[in-house]
Amino acid sequence: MEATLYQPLKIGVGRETHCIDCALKLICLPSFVKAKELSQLDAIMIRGRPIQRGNLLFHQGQPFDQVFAIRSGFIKTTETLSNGEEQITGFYSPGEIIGIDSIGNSTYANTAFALEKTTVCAIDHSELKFLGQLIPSLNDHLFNLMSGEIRKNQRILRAISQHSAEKRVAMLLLTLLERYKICHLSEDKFRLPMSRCDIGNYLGLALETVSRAFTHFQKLGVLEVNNKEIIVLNRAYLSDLIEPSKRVL
Amino acid sequence: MEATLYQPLKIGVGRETHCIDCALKLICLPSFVKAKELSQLDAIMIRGRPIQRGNLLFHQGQPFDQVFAIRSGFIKTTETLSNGEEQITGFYSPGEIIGIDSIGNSTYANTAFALEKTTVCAIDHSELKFLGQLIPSLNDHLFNLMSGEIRKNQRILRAISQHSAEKRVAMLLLTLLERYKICHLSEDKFRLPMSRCDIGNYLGLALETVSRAFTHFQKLGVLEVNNKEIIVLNRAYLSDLIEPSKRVL
DNA sequence: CGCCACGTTGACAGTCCTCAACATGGGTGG
DNA sequence: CCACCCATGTTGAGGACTGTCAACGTGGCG
Repeated sequence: MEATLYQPLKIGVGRETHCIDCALKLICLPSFVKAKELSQLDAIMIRGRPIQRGNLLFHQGQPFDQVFAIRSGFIKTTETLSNGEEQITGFYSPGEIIGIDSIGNSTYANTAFALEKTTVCAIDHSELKFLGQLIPSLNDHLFNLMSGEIRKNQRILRAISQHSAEKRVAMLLLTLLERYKICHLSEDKFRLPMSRCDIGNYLGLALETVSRAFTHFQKLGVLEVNNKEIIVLNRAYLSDLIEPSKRVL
Repeated sequence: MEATLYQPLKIGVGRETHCIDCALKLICLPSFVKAKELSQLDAIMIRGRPIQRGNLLFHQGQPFDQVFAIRSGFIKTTETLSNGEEQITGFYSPGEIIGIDSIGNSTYANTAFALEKTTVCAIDHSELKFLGQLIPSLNDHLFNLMSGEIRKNQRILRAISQHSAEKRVAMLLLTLLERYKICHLSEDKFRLPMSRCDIGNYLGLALETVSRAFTHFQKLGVLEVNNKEIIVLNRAYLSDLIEPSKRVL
C-alpha cells in the first residue's frame, strides 16, 4: 500500500535525443524499423519530463491511449484485484515497452508505478497502429513484443510452479542481471530497485521468505547483500538452481 | 510422460461447414470481421481431419507456420524445459485460438496435445498477416487475442500466488465452467478432459493434493466427483473461495 | 531526537510434498 | 472369458518448506 500521490503526467514535446541518437535504439522499437522509416517512428515519439520515484505513469481503469518505451529508470506494474489486494504483474527496465498488454482494452489493465526516477517515450496507440499499417516490420514487431510478453509470463509461471522459494528468487536475480547486461550496466553488481515486499508479492512469497533467501545465498557465498545493493559472486550457482540438468549433462 | 506417438498432421481441404455456418462464429475469429469480409477469412481457413486423442497438433521447435482455431475437442499445450520436465502452459477449448504465442518466433514455443479427439481450422500465419493488413478489424482482433492471452496468464499467475491449493483448483473449475457455458454445454455437469496429474502440473501442485481437493469439495457438498465426471452442486462456494470480498460487500 | 519505512531474525504452526499402499478400470493376451 | 498389467485415482503418515506473528536493528527525514 504505497502512498501513491497520483499526478497525471503532462507530456509535452521535449528537446531530448531523437531515436537515431538514442543509446537504446538497438534494443528498443527502432531496432525493428528500417533506417529510412526511423524518422516516421521518431515523429510519433512523445518525450516527456521525468516521472519522479513513487509517481504513476498510468493507472488501472484510465482510458488506454498510449504505450511507453522506458528510457531510464524502473517501472513496476500492479493490478488491483476486486478484493483490494495489489498484485505486481511485472518489472520493466530501459528498452522495454509497457502498456502493450492493454492494447485489447479500452482502459489500462494495470497501474505503472515508478520505482525510481524514470524517463519514457510515449507513443499514441492510434498513431502506432496507423504506422504499423504503413511499416509492416513495425506491425510484426508489435506482435513479437506481445508474444514475448506471453512467453515471459509463462516463464514466471513455471518458476513459481517449480516451487522452492530460493529458485524463484534466483530466477528473478538472473532476469535482472540479464536486463542490466542488455543496458550495458555492471553485470555482477547492482542495486535492486524494488523492496523485499515487492519481490515477495511478485514471486508469490512472504517478504520474510525473500529476506531469508538473500541471507542464505549470502551465507553460501553466492551473493553479497547490503540492503538493496547486491553483488553476485557465484552466478553459476543461481543458474544451476533453476536448471539442474545443465550441471549433469 | 504420455506415450505420444507423433504423427504429423496432414491437413487437406475438407468439405465441412464454412465460417458462415459455424456454430462458433460468434466466439471465434469471425466474430470480429464484417459480414462482407467473412468470405475472405473463410477462404484461408484450412479444415483438416480430426486429431485423435493423444496426438499432437504441433510440437515445440517445429517451424512455426500456422495458428489453429479449435472447433471441437480439447487441447493442452506444454513446454519442455531444458531439464526435460514438461510444464503445461494452457488448456484450450472450442472457439479458442492456439499458436498465437509463437507468432514472434520462427518455431513453435510449445507443444499442442489433443486430450480428446479434436477438430481444428488451420490458418497460415503468412495469409493471416496479409489479411490483417487488408482488414484492420482483423488485425485489431489479433492484438486483442494476444493481449487477452497475456491477461489470462496473469490471472493464472495471481491464482497461484494466492497460494491455497483449493483456491487454485476452484479457479480452474470455474474457468472450465465458463468455457463450457460459452460453448453452450451443460453448466454444472461436465467431464474433465485432463488427468489429475495434468491439473497438478498446470496449477503447480502435487497430483495427490489435487485429488484431496476434489475429495474435500465432495465432502463439503460442493462437488460430486466420479473420476473425471464432475457435477457442481455449489458454484457460489467456489467463487467465494477465490474472491472472498464479494461475500463481504 | 523520535518517528516511520524497510529489512532481518527467531519461534511456531499449517500447508503441501513425498513416499507408499491400495482401489479401480480399460486393454491385452492367453 | 478370464487373468494380468498398466495407467489413473484415492488415501494415509511423516516431514520439509514457508507463512504468520513478533521482536529487533537500521537509515532517512521531519
